[in-house]
Amino acid sequence: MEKRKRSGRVTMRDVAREARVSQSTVSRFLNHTAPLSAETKERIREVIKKLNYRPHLVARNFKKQRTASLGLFVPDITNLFYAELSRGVADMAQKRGYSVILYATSYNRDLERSFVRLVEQGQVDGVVVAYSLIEDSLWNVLFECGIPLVLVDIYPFTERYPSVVMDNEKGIDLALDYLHRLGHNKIAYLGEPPYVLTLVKRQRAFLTGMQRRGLTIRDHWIVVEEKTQLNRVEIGFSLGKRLLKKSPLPTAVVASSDLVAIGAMKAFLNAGMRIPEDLSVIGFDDILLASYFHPSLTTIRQPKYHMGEVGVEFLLRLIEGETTFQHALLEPCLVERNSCQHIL
Amino acid sequence: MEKRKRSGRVTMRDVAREARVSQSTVSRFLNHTAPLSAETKERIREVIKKLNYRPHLVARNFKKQRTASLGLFVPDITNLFYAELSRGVADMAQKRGYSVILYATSYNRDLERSFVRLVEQGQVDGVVVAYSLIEDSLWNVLFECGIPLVLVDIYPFTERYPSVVMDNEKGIDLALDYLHRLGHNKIAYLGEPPYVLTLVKRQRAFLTGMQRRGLTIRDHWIVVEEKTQLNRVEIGFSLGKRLLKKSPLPTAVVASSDLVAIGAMKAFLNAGMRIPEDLSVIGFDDILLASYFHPSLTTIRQPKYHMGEVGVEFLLRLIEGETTFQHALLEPCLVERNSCQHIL
DNA sequence: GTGAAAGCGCTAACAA
DNA sequence: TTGTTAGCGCTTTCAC
Repeated sequence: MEKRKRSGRVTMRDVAREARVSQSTVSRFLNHTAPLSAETKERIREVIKKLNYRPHLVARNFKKQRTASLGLFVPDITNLFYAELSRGVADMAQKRGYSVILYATSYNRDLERSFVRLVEQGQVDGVVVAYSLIEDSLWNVLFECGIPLVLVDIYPFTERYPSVVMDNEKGIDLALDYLHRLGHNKIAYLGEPPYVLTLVKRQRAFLTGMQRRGLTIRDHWIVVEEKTQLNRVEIGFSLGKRLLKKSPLPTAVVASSDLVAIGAMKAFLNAGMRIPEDLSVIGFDDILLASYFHPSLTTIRQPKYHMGEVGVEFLLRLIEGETTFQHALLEPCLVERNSCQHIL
Repeated sequence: MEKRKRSGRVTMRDVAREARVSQSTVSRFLNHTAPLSAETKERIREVIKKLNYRPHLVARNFKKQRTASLGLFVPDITNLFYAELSRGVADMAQKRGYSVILYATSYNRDLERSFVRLVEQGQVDGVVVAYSLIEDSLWNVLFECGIPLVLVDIYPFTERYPSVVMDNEKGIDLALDYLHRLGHNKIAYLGEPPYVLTLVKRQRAFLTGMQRRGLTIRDHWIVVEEKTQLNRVEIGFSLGKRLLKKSPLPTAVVASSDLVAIGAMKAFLNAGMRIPEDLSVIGFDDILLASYFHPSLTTIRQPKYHMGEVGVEFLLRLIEGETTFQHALLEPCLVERNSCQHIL
């Protein structure tokens, strides 16, 4: 029986002793970091097997002064937008040899703060931030501690960081194009609280897009929620009901997101309207849910998964020491399903 | 200017030197691990601020031989069941001072393997496994490396680990009770591939529940998908279509999960049936989606979030050295919405 | 109340 | 091709 030291863990030293080589030789064997004689290799291989040795990742990373993990700031993974984005992040990170630590903040200042603290203390090599932190001052904390960081689904509000966003204006434009082509010219906009720039841009793009096409905008067709609540579907439901209160009704509705669209559709269906016969509805995001709904939702697709992937790629470049960086503006695309129809 | 060593990082040594105390004193100050004189404390406090010192988490954890993080094995966070469960895990872990590393495997053997490898190498202090690993042999690997582990949504197939599951039989029974009370006695079961015990139990519970109530079971009312695909909604859709092919039709349908229920409802609605007027549908899980759908889905709620929380609690006990452990069997509950109705 | 010193498990520079 | 040695940044005895 080989004798181990205090802890139950088998270390490289144990292997070295048993194989009658130095610790560094074992290290070289494991990392292929120097040529070794065939016999040495064989002996080490055997001892490793015999002792059931496993390298200690934390020690290795500590020594190398890295963690091989990335932090992912998302507000809520039960929001499918973030879930899909997270999957892109997780997959790409894995592919490149990094782990992902989930910083799920629930839109909560205190949680944000405590996660940022972990980042400051070097828990990860870099972070992907996928929503605008509630606590503004934390951006400075992150900047000051010099952690590599990339913004995903956040427009670059500073030149400090690379960013990945989809072209939200173009997305709305695709929606308007499509509805216009179907003969609609009475079009409403239902918007969740525009507390981030992406949402502001969508709303603005709607207004300018309507004007550019010479379409009339009625005040009561622009229904935007003001109080920030959590549940987007409920917001959509309430906006939908509000829209129905005043005539004339529009013939088509652009929603600021799929969740809002789905809430609104519930309101319309509850009121006995048929979709798309009586009212066309178009969403934004193309979360998985969109195709599940009945009628399935026509929408503007955001490449969420890809946004996550690109975010990680940008981040790794930063981590690897590149100093220049890019801003990616990804393309939206229209996904035709069954919630829109030619005007009769 | 204080002089730093090679790396840009400010360490405890730097603080110690600047404050004219020993490194251990700084450590004591930070960890409140011994009484210090007021002046010393004050001096250290100042230097820390001046040098903008932050303790190095990885070094600390390395020294303490722990990582303060947990691994979470889930197949797919874009499946809302797992997303909600993950939130429970993440929140409870955070509350108890642990980080969560996401091992999202996409039901992929190779990914499972590489995540298990990280676990073996000591990346985390314990793991929550929330679905049956595809690669059976990995269970042994995990067992042999002695990592604290808890099973969530997996029935204890071995006495090695604590577990957290909901009472699936009782869940199905609640569903049958409810439908029976509404006057239904022609009830069908639509099931996704029963590749895990939870699903097998639901199916069995359906059959015995029907028998116990003296209800006739027709073969073509038990429609179960055989090939394992990824998308549960599509499975539901195809099962729904199959069900409609043979008469007599049932008056109510129990689905093995909400996603299957939603797919089936799409099939029914597409075929021109009305829900719940022509056919009642009840789901299982109560994912967020269930209330979004129109008509909103009556279903059996699984306490997913709570399952995650309890899983972490059990895990932490194991990590803290407790040797006895429990198996939790949580209660389902019926959530009445609009997809079921009294038989006419 | 405080300091000196050992060492967590590993990598890498320097020798040989 | 291989061994020796010095740490990575911290906690924790053991002294005084």
